[in-house]
Amino acid sequence: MPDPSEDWRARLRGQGYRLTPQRELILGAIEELGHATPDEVLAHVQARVSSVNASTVYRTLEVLEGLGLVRHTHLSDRAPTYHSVSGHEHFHVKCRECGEVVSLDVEVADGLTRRLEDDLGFVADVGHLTVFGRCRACREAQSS
Amino acid sequence: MPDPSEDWRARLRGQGYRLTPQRELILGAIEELGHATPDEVLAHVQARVSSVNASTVYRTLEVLEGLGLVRHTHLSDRAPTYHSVSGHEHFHVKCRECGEVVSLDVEVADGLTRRLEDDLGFVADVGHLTVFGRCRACREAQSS
DNA sequence: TTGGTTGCAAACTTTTTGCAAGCGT
DNA sequence: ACGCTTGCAAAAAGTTTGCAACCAA
Repeated sequence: MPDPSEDWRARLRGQGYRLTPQRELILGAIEELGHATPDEVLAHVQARVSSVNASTVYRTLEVLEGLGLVRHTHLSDRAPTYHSVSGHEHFHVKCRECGEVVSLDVEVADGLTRRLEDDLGFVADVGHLTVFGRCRACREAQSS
Repeated sequence: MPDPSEDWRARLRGQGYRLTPQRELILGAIEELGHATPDEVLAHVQARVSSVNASTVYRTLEVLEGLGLVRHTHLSDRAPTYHSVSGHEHFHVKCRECGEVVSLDVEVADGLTRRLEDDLGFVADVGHLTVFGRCRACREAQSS
């Protein structure tokens, strides 16, 4: 069986891309941070290698997402949030009040997924989804 | 029964806000356009009244959304898209390939909504949701 | 008259782009 | 060597803010 940590390097090159220190650092940052905006990725990378540039982060995240190594969703109205895909595919649920973010297995959205496919023939990209709302704790806090 | 077109003006004033031509024009633009970014709203309004400013559009959309007269979602990675709430509450489904956007009644998402509430006690704001994916037409076009 | 609103201009945040130098293969 | 990548700087895109004049109530 192939070493998963080697696999992506091979795929990168297989697509005609080159393996550079920047790309390793940026992918590593996403993996270490869990969820991070391009800005946060840049800061994390620059903490070790200060010469890395912001435009490289944007260009690299695009490449990594194209390879399916990372994904992004929108946890705020501002910058997108990138996250690793090495774990199980998941989507997000975020409370507007306390800001808490929960990651859920895509199967939790099966009800919606199936309905969209049955009714419209539409195949949803659940991994990109973020559902906003109010969490239990915040609702109970208000009702008291 | 109250005239719905008068209702919002009353509510606006009820909250201490003032009824201005700009606010009427901007709400009207959203209603006429269906879905529109702040930029598109500005262009639509300026076609009639060229003096209206972009910052007024941003400030007004915020007020109108606070009153529940309009809502916004993210149909692109760029500017938010505003839409009227005068019709039924709905969410969006967008095909990444052809760009088509379909509005669906929030009940279509009941499967997900219920699951989030039952499992997490989380009440989803379905009206803010946009689900990305691939529509039937684009999938069939590729499979041939 | 009062104070919420607006237009304007400048500042800001986030992302994109052109380009020459640099480096992976 | 070839040409994909990077850093840099400038531009672009979208939004926010301070402020004096303005106007709805």
